[in-house]
Amino acid sequence: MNNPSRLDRLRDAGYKLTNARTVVLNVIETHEGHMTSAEILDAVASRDSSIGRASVFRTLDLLTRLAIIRPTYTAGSATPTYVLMPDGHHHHIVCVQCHQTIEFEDCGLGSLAERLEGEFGVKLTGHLLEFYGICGACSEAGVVDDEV
Amino acid sequence: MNNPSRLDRLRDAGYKLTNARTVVLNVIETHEGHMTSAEILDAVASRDSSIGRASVFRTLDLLTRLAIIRPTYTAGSATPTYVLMPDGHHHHIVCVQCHQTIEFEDCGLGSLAERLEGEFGVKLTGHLLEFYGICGACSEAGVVDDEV
DNA sequence: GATGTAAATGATACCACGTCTCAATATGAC
DNA sequence: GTCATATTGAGACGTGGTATCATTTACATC
Repeated sequence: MNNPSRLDRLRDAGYKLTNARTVVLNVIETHEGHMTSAEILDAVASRDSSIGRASVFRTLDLLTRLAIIRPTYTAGSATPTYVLMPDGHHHHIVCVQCHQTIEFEDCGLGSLAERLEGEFGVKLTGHLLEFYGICGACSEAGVVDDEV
Repeated sequence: MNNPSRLDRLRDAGYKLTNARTVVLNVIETHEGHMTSAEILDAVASRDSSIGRASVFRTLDLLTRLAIIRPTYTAGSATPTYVLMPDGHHHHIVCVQCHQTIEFEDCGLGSLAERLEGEFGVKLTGHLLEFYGICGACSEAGVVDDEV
């Protein structure tokens, strides 16, 4: 459950392994799936109430910069949810009706990433792929959606 | 520039074609690339100062629900940027150092989409693909990043 | 193990994004 | 033109996230 390699990535990038960072990362690793910032704040507080809000948000930003987690929108323009990127990448399908998310693994984007690195002179470390559509339950419920 | 089909999609979905909605959509269509909510608010205000903030945010939510635009995070956990999904899909590279975005067209995800539709019984209408990495300028600037 | 230094922390004040409420208005159907 | 209803605009409000800064912690060096 507690994967030391992610802490190593922090240290290797020149960041100190502090208690706040360890707890925040552990919270996200323990909870499978998407988490809102409020859920993360609650979970961190319940493990160590001495950790301040500011440090939690700072750590979230740091983990985002290191492509360990990624903020995404599942619904409207409300708060984002943070999702762990196990090997630097994450893929899911979002139902635009009920906002259910379906995660899947295989994306076959390796060759595209290589092509883009050559084409734009960038070094890619991860990616997020989101599909939008109507899930089986919603289409069976007879919900009418717009055609593209 | 002004694509009437998107207004049709609003009406077909049962929404009224009001001035606020027309102006907001037009602002986003006119401005190529990503826009923050602040930029959208400014642009809308300069075209018609009588349009209220609430209506702008309501319209952004509505357009998101219809998969016409999509909020994404380019930087940390700050404000999202909204991006038009021309044919239901959008792809870009985000530099995790300077937050510059590079957009590209070809993604080759058609076959994956078909496979997912069969596998999960969903009907997909669009997708967003984000790559993260270090852009050429930042890596030349000697910024050290972590190895995956 | 002790010491030093810079990074990181926690507390709080602070700000802005986005939401809610509600009377007034515009839209589209008839 | 008239009507019912969705939508609006104004502003107060809540809350998520940030900036500041003195204090503390992690880690390297000795």
